[in-house]
Amino acid sequence: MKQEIAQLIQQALDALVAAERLPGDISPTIALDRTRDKAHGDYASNIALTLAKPARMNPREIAELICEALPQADFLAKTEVAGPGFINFFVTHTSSQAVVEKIIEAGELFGHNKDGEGRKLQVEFVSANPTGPLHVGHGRGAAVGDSLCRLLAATGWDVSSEFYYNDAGQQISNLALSVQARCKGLGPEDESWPEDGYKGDYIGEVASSYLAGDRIDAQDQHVSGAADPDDLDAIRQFAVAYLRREQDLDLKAFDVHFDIYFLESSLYNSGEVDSTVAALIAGGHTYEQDGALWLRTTDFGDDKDRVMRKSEGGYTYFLPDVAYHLNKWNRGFGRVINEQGADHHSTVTRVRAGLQALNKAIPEGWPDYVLHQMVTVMRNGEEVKLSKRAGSYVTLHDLIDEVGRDATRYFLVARAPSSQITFDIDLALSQSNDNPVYYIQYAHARVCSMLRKVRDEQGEWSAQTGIAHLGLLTEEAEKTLMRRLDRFPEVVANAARQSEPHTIATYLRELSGEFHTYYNAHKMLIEDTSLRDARLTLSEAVRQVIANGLTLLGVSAPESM
RNA sequence: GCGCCAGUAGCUCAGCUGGAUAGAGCACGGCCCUUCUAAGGCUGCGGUCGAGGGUUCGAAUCCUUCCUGGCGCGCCA
Repeated sequence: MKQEIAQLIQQALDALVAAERLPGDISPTIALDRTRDKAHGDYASNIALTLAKPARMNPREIAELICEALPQADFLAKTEVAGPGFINFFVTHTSSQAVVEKIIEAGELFGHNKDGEGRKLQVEFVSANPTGPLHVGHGRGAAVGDSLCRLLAATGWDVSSEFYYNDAGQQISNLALSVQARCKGLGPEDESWPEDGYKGDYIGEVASSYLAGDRIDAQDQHVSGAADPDDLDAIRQFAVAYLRREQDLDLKAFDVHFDIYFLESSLYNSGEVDSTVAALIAGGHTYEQDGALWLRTTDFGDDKDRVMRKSEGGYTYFLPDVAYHLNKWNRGFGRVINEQGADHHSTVTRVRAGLQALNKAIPEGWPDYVLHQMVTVMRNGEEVKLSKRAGSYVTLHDLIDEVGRDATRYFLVARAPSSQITFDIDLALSQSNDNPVYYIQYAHARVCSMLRKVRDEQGEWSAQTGIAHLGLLTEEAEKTLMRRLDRFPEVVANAARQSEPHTIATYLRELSGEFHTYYNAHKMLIEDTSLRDARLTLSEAVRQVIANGLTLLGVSAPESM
């Protein structure tokens, strides 16, 4: 529709230039927008405003000319010049109803597109090290990352989700030492408790499970406890598997799935870390100083150079990071999105710099990053800081337990990742219209409830039934709904392109609000079956779009509540 | 000090990448409501878009300076 109108404008312009009523040296790009205010019609163009200067003419005058020169089109009810020189386009009623039929036909595929053209894309998210339970911040990463995967898959990309973790570094040693200390009956209050040890109660749980010789089956790890408190290596392997399994369970409860779990240690085992160092040295981007090996990241926009091999011989974290991303590139992911907490933003420049130094074929801005800001959790108007079990932060598990998966996912994905958010437990728990999750799900359930009623009364009822009668839907509230429904594909396309899943949540909130208003103002199950069927078909279209949107967010669409 | 993110109604946040009078929910005021199961519905009040300057026909949106808040500035990850 948008393209067709843009074409009409182009034809009008060509005709005007040919008739020398407009100068020939103008080369406008046609901007056509959805209107914000329905008094301005369905679409509006600012073309006359942008032409005013180059054509040295009054914008309203140009708009009038274009309006007159527009070819006839059966989908346009009228056009008008408004304000400083906007051209407003009003689509015919028949034409705006078409979206309902389209939704009924496309079903759960409505809103999907082929933007990605089947290209390979990877989303890496969560990537928590197995040193403790997942906390709210990881939850936000999981909600945003998983929703991104869903959005991108729905828009034609061949998506692979990946979880990367360090299973061998300093922090894992601290973990192993902490568990070992617990095995020997020590607690964090003891003097001989390891420096930088992990203090949460869960360390004790890992220790007793290890001593009991339990078998641990994580997604990518299978280990049995050796029960020997002196075997630090066995403890390390066991603890990693144990905590990985815990994280698996949390992610499963959150309905988040990963295609690949990638271990940092594999980069060492495969020799990729060494070959990356060798390539960087060979490329002339390194130098030795103070016994360490430095990468000249300042050549690629960093504010200072970075150590890649410490004077004691070990590598800093950032080197395997570069090797890891080279590995991603070599796997053929032309587009990679890394979803992580904003506290890691400094790695962005570093990783890209390392990649630039390695391979000029890699685009400068590769990979993409989506960085989410902090989450604070509130209960009874007060900030919740502690999780007894984890010893410091609120765990994802606590939240899912308390407010449920749907509310947790919704609240964590409903705001722009770049803004800090407050997670209000009381609001998430509330079963009233104050709670947007409830409000949206309720709209969905409401339609299901009506349809159930009709089917109970007369047996079969299909949404096809009302399509022939859509012309009866002339109420303002009905037009408002159809306008909103028509926008869904653009909202999805935009959310995927800009990596902004929260716009789906905003859209659903608006659609649901408009539906509730409609439902409250107009009887649906009425005597006049033609009008009834038309309204039910529109309602079914609303339901379908809500379901599709909620699916993109990883939130369920219940048929009754 | 440097870098990243943010600052929009009393509160929590949107704002379709530069458009027309800045939006929603909560809170607050008023009026309805006992229903197609719905813990409600309608309506009103409320804003110098952190501040100044600039670009533009047109700025919450782009540039710039400052202010405030968060995060990060290790041979930690």
